[in-house]
Amino acid sequence: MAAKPKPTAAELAILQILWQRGPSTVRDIHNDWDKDSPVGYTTVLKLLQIMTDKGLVERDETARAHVYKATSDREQTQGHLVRDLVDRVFGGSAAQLVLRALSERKTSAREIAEIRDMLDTFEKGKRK
Amino acid sequence: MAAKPKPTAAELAILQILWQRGPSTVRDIHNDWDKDSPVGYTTVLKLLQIMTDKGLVERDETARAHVYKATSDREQTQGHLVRDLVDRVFGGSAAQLVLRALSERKTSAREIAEIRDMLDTFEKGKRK
DNA sequence: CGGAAACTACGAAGATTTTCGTTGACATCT
DNA sequence: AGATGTCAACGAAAATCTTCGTAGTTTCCG
Repeated sequence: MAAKPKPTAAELAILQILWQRGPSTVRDIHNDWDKDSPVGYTTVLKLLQIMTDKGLVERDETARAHVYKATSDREQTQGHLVRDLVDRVFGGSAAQLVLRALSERKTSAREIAEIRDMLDTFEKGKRK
Repeated sequence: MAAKPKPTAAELAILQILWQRGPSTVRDIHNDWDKDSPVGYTTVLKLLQIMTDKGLVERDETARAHVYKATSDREQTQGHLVRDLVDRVFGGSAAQLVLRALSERKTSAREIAEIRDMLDTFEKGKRK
């Protein structure tokens, strides 16, 4: 189990909460869970146990209520998922993905300006 | 079954082939299948039958070898998938997704120029 | 005609993901 | 102490996805 597997949909929902809240207990996560699709407490617990096996989260067992934290930061994971989508759906062309992203929603003028700034940054040397 | 469900990984692989080849028989698709992860003929057939039930493809049964075609074009499906990713992983911010996409790979100067052109197009009235 | 080849349909096994009940340990409150 | 509440572990059911064998039809060729 060297490489971290791609998180499933439910696992990703948990990672989102962990990134936002920081290290959390099962109860924390369960409380934060989207009210529109509730799940049982033990479901969250089980997911976290599985994610621990997969290496997606780490568990601190010091306290009675174990504390979980994500092992990859949000940016890395976002990067993996974007790369995966670009490869599987856009034939490897990041430009095509950007085109699609912009067509999909009314992108605000402000967002367009943001993206322009990014492009500038990227054109001069590397960034991040 | 009003709305079209999100295609699974295997289903997407089939859609890619259909978009590239146009309407195709099971054998066509099976022949085009990626040699690195071969699957049996009947596996492809079964997937197409399921996709027909889901409404992802339509079947023309006129000839003995049925001819399948995608019911959504590539652009629509790409749009759905991007939107899904933006919502689930980027908190709804297309700009964040673009940032990630550009950080992930060395984006060529030509690609950056392409994206700039897109932005111009988007800034003046709608496009597509 | 008669056998081989090409096709679809069906069902089912295997793998993975998602869900949660039950159990037993531990803590807290009265 | 005894009752009540919180917690992790476990196992298993349910749902979905992936895979393919087998059976039955139709078509083609010698």
